[in-house]
Amino acid sequence: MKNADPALASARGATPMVVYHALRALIVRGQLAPGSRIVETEVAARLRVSRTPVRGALQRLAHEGYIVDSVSLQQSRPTVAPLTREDALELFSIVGEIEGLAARSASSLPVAQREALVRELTSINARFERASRARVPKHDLIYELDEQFHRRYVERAAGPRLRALHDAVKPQAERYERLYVSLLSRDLAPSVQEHSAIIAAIASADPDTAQRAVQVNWRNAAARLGQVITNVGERGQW
Amino acid sequence: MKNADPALASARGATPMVVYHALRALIVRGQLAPGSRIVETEVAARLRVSRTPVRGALQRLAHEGYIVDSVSLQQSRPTVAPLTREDALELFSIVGEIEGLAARSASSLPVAQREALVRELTSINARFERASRARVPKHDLIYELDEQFHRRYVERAAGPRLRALHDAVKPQAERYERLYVSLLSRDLAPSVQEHSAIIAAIASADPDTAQRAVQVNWRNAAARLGQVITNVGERGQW
DNA sequence: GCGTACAAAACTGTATACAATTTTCCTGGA
DNA sequence: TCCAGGAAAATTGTATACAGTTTTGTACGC
Repeated sequence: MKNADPALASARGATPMVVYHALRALIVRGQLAPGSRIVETEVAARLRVSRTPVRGALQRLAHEGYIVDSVSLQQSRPTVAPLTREDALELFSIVGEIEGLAARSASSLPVAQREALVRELTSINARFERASRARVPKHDLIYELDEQFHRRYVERAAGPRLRALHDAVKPQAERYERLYVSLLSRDLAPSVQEHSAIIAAIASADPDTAQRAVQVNWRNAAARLGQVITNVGERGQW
Repeated sequence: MKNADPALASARGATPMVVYHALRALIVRGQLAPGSRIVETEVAARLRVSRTPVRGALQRLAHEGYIVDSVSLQQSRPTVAPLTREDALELFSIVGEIEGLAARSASSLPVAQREALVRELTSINARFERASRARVPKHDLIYELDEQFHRRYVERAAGPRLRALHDAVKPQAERYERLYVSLLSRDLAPSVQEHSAIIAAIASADPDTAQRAVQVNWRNAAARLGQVITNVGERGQW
């Protein structure tokens, strides 16, 4: 079999990415429970590809922390990484550092670009607040808006290396962020406030304050999430 | 051929790591010049293994930034990543953020552990100073001591996530750090000073100052390196 | 002499065969 | 009933064949 499903491998070299995204989506949304064993041949069979591209995808997922290799003396047995309180706390503080550095750069942007950015952030935060006030909160929308807010100033101000680092680390927080909005969608007012503080610091071209505001935002989010996460993640269903 | 050279693949599953370390060493030390094309079959032939483990090693190197895929419409042609001034500046500032966070944690360590750490750092920095004062500077030794200094407080204070992030990012700086000590081995006094400042902050349990001291150390190193790096890296010989 | 076109070589992507090891499960005995 | 032993199944690691694409080299025409 040279190419069982051309629709899946249309672009030659895209197959590992397809596998990667498929698996990542399952993990991030909790449909592949933490602790689950992942078997190369199973994935390969389900996606109608050989084990070779699956291996590439698994390696990437492992490098990014979505799956861990449960040691077995010789062979590596990939399993979905668990969700723990400690992991969330540490990951959020790391994201805070990275995005804090980006916010520092954003505060040193030329006036025109900075003001444009401030307008964008203000708009996104307003939509975020509206979404969080909805009687029936749309978790996907809330997640997307929060994500957009942070990504915006990173994209506008960070250099390629920092952006690469952000791209490498931030997606790992998605599992916890989705957990956050689904568990705390009733009390997102503090987030809105903290976003405003970030905007204000960038608007007044105050790098130190901006960096600190971002770090505080993530530290607080981690604290809030930490109070409700215990043992929720391990169950793999939410 | 099942296993051409058992000495290279003794531990079953270790082959990709052997290939990885071999290639990484060549890249980091500049023997594989920036811009060089890397050919799977060549590496496989030279190390007497098949392309499969080579592929794994290349994927990892690509993920870690040592090699980039020079796009060619369809196929990915792996080439050794270039050394540029901008890359060094950004990379060092990122390392500063990560290690700064670790230093912050180190400053909050229990007294006993903190004092033990301070003693270790003081000793390493003393040896670093002696090495830097030598009439004929041993670049490898200087690099090792500087590396040790920073790794020590990260190992002692950082959580698993931060350490994983550090492990992922820091090695990429090795290329530039070696360049640094080889180009600036005559003027390492500022580094010694900055290390002392870091130690003092940790000793007095002052997280903010410790974090800032680490960031300053890396920012200054980047600035010093930036002044001499231009166009040196691209040539691939030093 | 230079450029273009065509052929050949090189190289990567994918699939698959095979080996080695680990896990599972069944059977027999205490 | 429970535990031990062992065989079979499962799973990963490695090698290699094959296909498709890109690059290279050469020869021919201008």
